[in-house]
Amino acid sequence: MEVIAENGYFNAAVSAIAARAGVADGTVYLYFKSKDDVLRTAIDRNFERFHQRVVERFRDLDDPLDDPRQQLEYIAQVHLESNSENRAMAIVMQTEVRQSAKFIAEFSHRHLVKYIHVVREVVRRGQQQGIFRQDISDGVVAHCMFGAIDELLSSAVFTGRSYDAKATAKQVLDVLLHGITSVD
Amino acid sequence: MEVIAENGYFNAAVSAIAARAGVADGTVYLYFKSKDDVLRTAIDRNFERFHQRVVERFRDLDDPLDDPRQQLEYIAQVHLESNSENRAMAIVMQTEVRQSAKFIAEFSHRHLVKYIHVVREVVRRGQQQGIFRQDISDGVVAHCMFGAIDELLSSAVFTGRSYDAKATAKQVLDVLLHGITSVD
Amino acid sequence: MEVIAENGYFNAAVSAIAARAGVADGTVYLYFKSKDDVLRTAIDRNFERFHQRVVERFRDLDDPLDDPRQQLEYIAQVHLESNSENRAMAIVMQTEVRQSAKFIAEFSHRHLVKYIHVVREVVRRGQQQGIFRQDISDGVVAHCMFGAIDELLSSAVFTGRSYDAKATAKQVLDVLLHGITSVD
Amino acid sequence: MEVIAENGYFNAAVSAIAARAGVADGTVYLYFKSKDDVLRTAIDRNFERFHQRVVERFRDLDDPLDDPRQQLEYIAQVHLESNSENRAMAIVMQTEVRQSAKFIAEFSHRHLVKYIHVVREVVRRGQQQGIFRQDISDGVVAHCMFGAIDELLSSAVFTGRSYDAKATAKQVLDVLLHGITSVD
DNA sequence: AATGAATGAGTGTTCATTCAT
DNA sequence: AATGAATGAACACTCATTCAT
Repeated sequence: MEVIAENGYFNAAVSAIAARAGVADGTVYLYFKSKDDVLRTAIDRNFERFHQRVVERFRDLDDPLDDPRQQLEYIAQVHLESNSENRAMAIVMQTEVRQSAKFIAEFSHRHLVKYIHVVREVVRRGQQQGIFRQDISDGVVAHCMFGAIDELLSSAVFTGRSYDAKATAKQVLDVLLHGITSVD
Repeated sequence: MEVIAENGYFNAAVSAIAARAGVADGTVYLYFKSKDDVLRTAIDRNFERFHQRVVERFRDLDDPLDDPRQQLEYIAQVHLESNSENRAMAIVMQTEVRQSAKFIAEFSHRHLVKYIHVVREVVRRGQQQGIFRQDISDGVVAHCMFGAIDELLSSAVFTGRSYDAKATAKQVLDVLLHGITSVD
Repeated sequence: MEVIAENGYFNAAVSAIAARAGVADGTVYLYFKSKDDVLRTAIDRNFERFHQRVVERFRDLDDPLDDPRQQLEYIAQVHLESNSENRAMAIVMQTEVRQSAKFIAEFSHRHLVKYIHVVREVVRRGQQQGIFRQDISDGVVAHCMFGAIDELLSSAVFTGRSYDAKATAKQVLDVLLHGITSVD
Repeated sequence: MEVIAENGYFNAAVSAIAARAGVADGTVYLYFKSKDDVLRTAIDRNFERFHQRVVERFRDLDDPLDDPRQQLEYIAQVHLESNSENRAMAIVMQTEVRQSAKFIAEFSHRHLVKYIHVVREVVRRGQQQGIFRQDISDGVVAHCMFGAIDELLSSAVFTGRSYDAKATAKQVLDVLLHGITSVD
């Protein structure tokens, strides 16, 4: 991921990736089917870790998180934390996922759909509980939320700025929740 | 743009671009300095058209648009319309801009910054006029808005779905404006 | 010639030659059959001017030059003067003639043969007159003389040094004439 | 070298060189940095072999060669032998070295300077020992000798003639030594 | 006569992938 | 399991030449 983050997928030579990993070129092909597969695998793992973390927190045995508002905030927070945890991976996610969404099959699109799906569920539950406005499409909300968070992350990645994931998540959700909270 | 939209920048051979344009390979280089330049030029023009359109509408002599809420809605609408107007260009914008933001210099990043800048100004004016909440960062709002809109556009581009730009803009702004409107 | 001298024949684009000449690319082809022809023509003219000058001096009506020793010295002098007269042409002669001798047909080889031929004649006449040693091949002498002069010229061209053509010619001929003058 | 000798450096395609060598195109780049490097390396080696041979003979433990006249003759002989030993290389040396002297940096010019340097030393020693005339520039003699020998070689290369290196060296040196030997 | 836009063949170089060791 | 030399397809770009104007 470091090499791809530094050069972009197409400018990252497999031999450079191998060298960075401290192995011979051929060795890469013992662990990955192709260059594509290297990227795909990393992106897959990244998305899976994200989902696992969210799901685990929601269902935490000792302290489950089931308030829809807090759930959304937690999702935003985990999303934003990815930057500080593994900068190379964050760069790759920002620069390569959309490319790959179109060209390396739709694999990463599937992941996005899954992300959106989780948020929609939360929103729908919030609507059922009367917390969120009924007159809003859960899909639109989900895309807005993902887009807003991802854009903040993107901006930070490209400018090199760092931020407090928790505080930033709070700010975004402040706007979003105000926007979708039912007034009555 | 068609060829790049179909194959991605790196998989789009210059000769394929030339063939699609109905000219010889060498002719491409009479109009563009390099393959890079082809993409850069298209992205530049696209952003410029966007800005021009927004500015022209705001300052329309017969019917200027100066209500901050309506201004944001108009920006969202123009942003969303880009998809229906030139599908190839929309795909390129979604798949290549972030790549290029990192690797083909920061040229396209500059454009994004400009977009954000316009929105921030609108938000700030809304705050001064007491329409928008004072306790929210205009930068965060701008990024949220851009991200939300762009993600909806992105989703439509990748799924091939079409939508009503005006109506969708209204929905997003409905959420956003609720979120940022001051309650008093 | 300037452009070829600066870049070498293969790196000199016809368009660059045209630009230097202040004409359009196509115009070059109204005066020359091909790029080859540009070089060939220049080299031809240069050799012809050399021969013409030598022959004219030898047969000068007012003051003919017929002493073999003085004739050789004059040839050397004219050969060496070419550098100071047209530097670009001198560079081209040094860098391109051998290339072209092999690849652009043998045209320039013909010229060299003619040069050698003239010197051989002079040497032979010197031998007949008993001025030069009989036990030496006129061909070898001719090649030695051309080679020696040309190498001095070459060295000056590559190092950018300048010299006094007349004085240098004298020095070389001093060695050569001592070497070939009959003793007794 | 065969391919370059046949076509000239600029008309020799790397793929043709690779094919002649019986390897794939890419393999060339495992052993050479660039096409330039192929030529440069060959020329370098050729010059180095020449110098090594001369130095070794001069300092031969069993039978050192230290008479200045014989030293010059030996240099001439080795120079002339290069043709019969590797015809392709001889052609390349005649056709490409001056080109490269000007354009592929001055690398081959350095080699020529070294050759001249060796001859000058020999001449100077001959002058100190009173064998050679004092009133002659060692530099001029060195250039004359190199030029004369190289021109004979060149002529043989271009006409395809072959000769006896030892005998030809003797002839040239006969002229030269007569020319520079002190009379008293 | 002069132009210069258009051509398209040609080429140096890269790099993902393989496979004998 | 690991290596890394070898492969050869692929491609961006150049430039001599043409020809309609």
